[in-house]
Amino acid sequence: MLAPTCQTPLIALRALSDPLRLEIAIALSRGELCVCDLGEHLGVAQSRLSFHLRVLREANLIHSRPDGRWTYYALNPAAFASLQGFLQSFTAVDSPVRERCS
Amino acid sequence: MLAPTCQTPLIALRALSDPLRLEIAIALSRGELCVCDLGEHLGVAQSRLSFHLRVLREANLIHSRPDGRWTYYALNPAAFASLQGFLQSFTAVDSPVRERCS
DNA sequence: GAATTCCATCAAACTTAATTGATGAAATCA
DNA sequence: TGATTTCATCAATTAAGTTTGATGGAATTC
Repeated sequence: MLAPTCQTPLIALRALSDPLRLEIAIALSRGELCVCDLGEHLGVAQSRLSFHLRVLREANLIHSRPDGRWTYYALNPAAFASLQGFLQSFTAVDSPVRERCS
Repeated sequence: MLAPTCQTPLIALRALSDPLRLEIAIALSRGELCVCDLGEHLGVAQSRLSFHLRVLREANLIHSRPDGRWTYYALNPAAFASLQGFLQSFTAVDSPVRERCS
């Protein structure tokens, strides 16, 4: 079984492993957007978008900010930095993954 | 549709988004291993292991080196570094993802 | 050369994820 | 108040990914 320490990066990797979700993240990397803007920009059905936003939200990669009628979404930079650090441990000889996931 | 520039990181993310494949990568981060060692270490059926090694191999995250009776697998550090750089562009304000995936 | 080990591949069964269309809550506007 | 917009959620369908057991090739050992 995968070590508990690696569950968080795994969830993040899963969330980003879908093409639409990656596109959503790329769109949000330019700045905060409301669902309606994302839907228009990506040209997908609203329910489909809502589903994928939820997956990204549950992976803590994005967060939502309801504002009246609209809901704005933005990246969680810390989560991306954390995942980046996780991947770094695969290449850095002085900090192998076994120290993170043992 | 996702930009061609982002296809490679997407494939890598997909490959790492499975718990067993992530465990394989973690095991290989300690150094080269043959399939038999991986199988014993992870306690999984050989055909299952072979399938997931193939996915990682096709994502270029690992490479195989047949040596007589055994086949040795090792990480491709460059691929991990590349994915890490991709993720970095989500947090770095001076190099947004749009410059990579536009 | 016969038996064994290592490993990839294949098809079938199984499991999980994604899409669709419908429904409803909450906020806004006329 | 009634109509509209925004968005989340649900159930049903469809699609995709995973596991299993079997088969076979290639190298090794007896």
